[in-house]
Amino acid sequence: MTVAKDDLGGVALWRRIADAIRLDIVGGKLATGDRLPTEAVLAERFSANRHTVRRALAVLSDEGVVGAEQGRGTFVRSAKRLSYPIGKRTRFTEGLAGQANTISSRTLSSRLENASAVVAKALGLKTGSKVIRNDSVSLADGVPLSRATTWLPYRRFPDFVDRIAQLHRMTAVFASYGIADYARASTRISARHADVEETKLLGLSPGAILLVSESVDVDSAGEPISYALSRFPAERMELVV
Amino acid sequence: MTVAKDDLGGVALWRRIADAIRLDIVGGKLATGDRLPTEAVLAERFSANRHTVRRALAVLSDEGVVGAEQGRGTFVRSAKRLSYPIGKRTRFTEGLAGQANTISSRTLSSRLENASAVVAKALGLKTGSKVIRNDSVSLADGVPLSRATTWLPYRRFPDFVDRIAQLHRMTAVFASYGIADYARASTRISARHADVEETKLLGLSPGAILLVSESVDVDSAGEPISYALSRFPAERMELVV
DNA sequence: ATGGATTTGTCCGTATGTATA
DNA sequence: CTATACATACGGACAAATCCA
Repeated sequence: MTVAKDDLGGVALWRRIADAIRLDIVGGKLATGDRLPTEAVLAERFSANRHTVRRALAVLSDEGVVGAEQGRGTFVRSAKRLSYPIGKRTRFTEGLAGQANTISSRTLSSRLENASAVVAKALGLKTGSKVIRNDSVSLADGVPLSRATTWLPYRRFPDFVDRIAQLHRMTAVFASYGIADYARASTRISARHADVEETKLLGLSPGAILLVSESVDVDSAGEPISYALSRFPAERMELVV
Repeated sequence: MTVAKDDLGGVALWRRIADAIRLDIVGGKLATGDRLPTEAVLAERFSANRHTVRRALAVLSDEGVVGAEQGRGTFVRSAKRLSYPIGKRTRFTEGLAGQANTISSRTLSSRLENASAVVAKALGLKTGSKVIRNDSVSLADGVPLSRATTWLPYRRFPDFVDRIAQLHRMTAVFASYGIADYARASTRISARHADVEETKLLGLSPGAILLVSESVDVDSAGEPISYALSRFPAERMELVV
């Protein structure tokens, strides 16, 4: 089967318009309090019907990004996006400190499993080795900011499950094992659409875009201590190198 | 107006499925030659109809990522994605050397304009200062890899337009101005859907996801020499820090 | 070589979402 | 609000190709 030439790409026009307007807002082209162009002007700009533009604005209104006021226009309500710094010494909580009042992390599950080829390679283990798999969601001021899955070598962190339940933060668990300092060995960044589970956990509308970071942390001796797959909603976060 | 609760998100299911399968392939979970799960199994996994899965596979088949064979199954045809390294010394052409046979860059337009607030801030200039704006598309082995817009201070690079027309590569133009070495001061990474123009220039289907990099390069004295907004198709590239 | 199971390919129809006018 | 056209998604039925006992 061949896809038709006039394929619209599977992304609805109202969503592309909503994404474009949101980008202008979080990207700084429109500031909080600014009035958006009229629906008629936006319709002209995007070569779309006014109803289609209204659908896009309704979504942004539901998100709290804009607010429409009858007779006056549509205004920018909030225009902020958090920045997550990535470098040699990358710490999730520290990196976001100052950008939000409260950062919290909730462990969804923490269990033992056998390393897949990808995980084993990242941690320098043999495929099938025992590894801890820790699934978590992080929130800033109550808004979900990331969905992360972290794998650690079981051999080195045998009772990780108990310790994360007590200490909550990864840095604290490492410290409890005598790892005072650790460094980011590599970070690979890609992007894709959210799946159903991520959509629910992160409170997104299906089809939202995620920034995906694949990272390996090593101790001071250069030994891999964790491999993490972190997913950030692109509409709420940006990564700063 | 409020968006219905059963909102499908504006991104077609077949596209989300195609993106998920493509990610498994380029991400290494499936190697070239591997057989994909049967359409029935995939339908079960994604809670979708077999026809919807077939639509997703048709897209991947058109892309050349997979190939279906009646009675046998669907197989991975090609499983490669380019990696673009980002660090202190980031050079576009050098970074991709070895991953493709030919890297080329085509300037779409190169002209003088007045700096917007964002551009001025990045380059340490006053809003409205004269800046060069250079729009280009880069290709690896004939496949579009990036769409970049670069701004440079006019004061320092008065005849940039002529030089880029001759030298083609940014590093070469800098060298011609006596800048032997330069460094990456900051990189901010986000993601969004491609717009109509990017879709055409990069040869993507509308709705494709772009990785967006916003970067500032400085000379050895720490003076900003360029501000670039680069857009990479997420399905062809990943960024490595 | 044959039959049956598996898997992709094609056809029908129906309901709902998207976009315009 | 209506009406229209097309895309999306589902469901079922059956044909065609492949594989294996």
